[in-house]
Amino acid sequence: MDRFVSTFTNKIDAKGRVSIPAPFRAVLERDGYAGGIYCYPSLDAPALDAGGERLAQKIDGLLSGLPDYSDERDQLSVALYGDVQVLTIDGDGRIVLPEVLRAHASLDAAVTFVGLGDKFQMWEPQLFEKRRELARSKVQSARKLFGAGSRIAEASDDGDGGARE
Amino acid sequence: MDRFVSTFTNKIDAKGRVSIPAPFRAVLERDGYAGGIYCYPSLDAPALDAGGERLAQKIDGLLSGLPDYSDERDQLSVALYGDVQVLTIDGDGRIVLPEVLRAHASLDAAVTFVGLGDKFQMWEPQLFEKRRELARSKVQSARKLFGAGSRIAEASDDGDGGARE
DNA sequence: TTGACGACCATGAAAACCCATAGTATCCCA
DNA sequence: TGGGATACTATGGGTTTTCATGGTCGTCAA
Repeated sequence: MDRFVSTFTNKIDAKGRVSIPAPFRAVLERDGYAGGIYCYPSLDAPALDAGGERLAQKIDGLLSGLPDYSDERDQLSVALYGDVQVLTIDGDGRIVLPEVLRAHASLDAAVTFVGLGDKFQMWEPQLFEKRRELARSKVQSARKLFGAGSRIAEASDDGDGGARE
Repeated sequence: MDRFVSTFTNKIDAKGRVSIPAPFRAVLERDGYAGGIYCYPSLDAPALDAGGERLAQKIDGLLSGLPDYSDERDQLSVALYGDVQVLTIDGDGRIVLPEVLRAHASLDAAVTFVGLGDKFQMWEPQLFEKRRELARSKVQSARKLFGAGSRIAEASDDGDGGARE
């Protein structure tokens, strides 16, 4: 297994530490752990994006697509790299979230870790519930869009699944 | 044979464990077993969908069409990956169903495993009986449409199930 | 000196692991 | 063909390991 999957909610302790879910740590190690995780505010959500080396390389990839010295690249660079923090993982698999990041995601007492394949997000648990509802309804409409021939229907549908048996 | 076929009902023990039917385990192994099965709440039924690597790749395939780090992709990822749990199979072929999943499918004392080809579902036995009745009536009307072709399904079903049980 | 931060240790709960048993299907041989 | 041995599976239970979480102690810097 080499991608971040499923969600976990862990507490923030008095010193501001949070345990990274063990399965995520396993993925990070396989991903070429280099002393810490890359973490930055999500561009379009009150959450934090985080990941390991693979994520860092993907960010590089995004920028390399844009011409050097273009306004676009400058802006994106600032947006992406400017707020990136490298968070070190302590011996017990915990990180400390800097104030700036905590503020962006309204993190206070607990953190919900959400696996998104090659990165994961950190959410304030209640905010995440709302986002999850939204995402689910999006999937519903996506299924209708793609129709019966779509792989979405197969992968997530079960409506007529019973008939197949 | 590499498809999930036929149905089995197993008990949930005091520790919340359920045996995965041996035939399904065999399919999972052939499917490239990577430490666990992928399981998530069915979108429109009180049941759980589950499968092996092939199912996971299907989910990946859904997202691969979308641009990296787009808003849209993040939202779909949350719905697809966010609800997925990786359930590890113990040495005796059993899994433990997390509370969230059990609740969605009203699972309590037993689980009915339903093969659906690429994936399988887990149902509360009584709920499944109702669904099965419904499915049968659908099949009846389908047979009228397809005529003799419907025998194909019967033939393949006998081939596997009969030999084993 | 005080406060932030890192390394280290303690603990309870949960998960993973291992072994035992009974019922059933399968196979082999008389 | 019948009957017994054998293999496999589902299920139960005990034991060890892992994990999340809380706390303490020392260090370095403001």
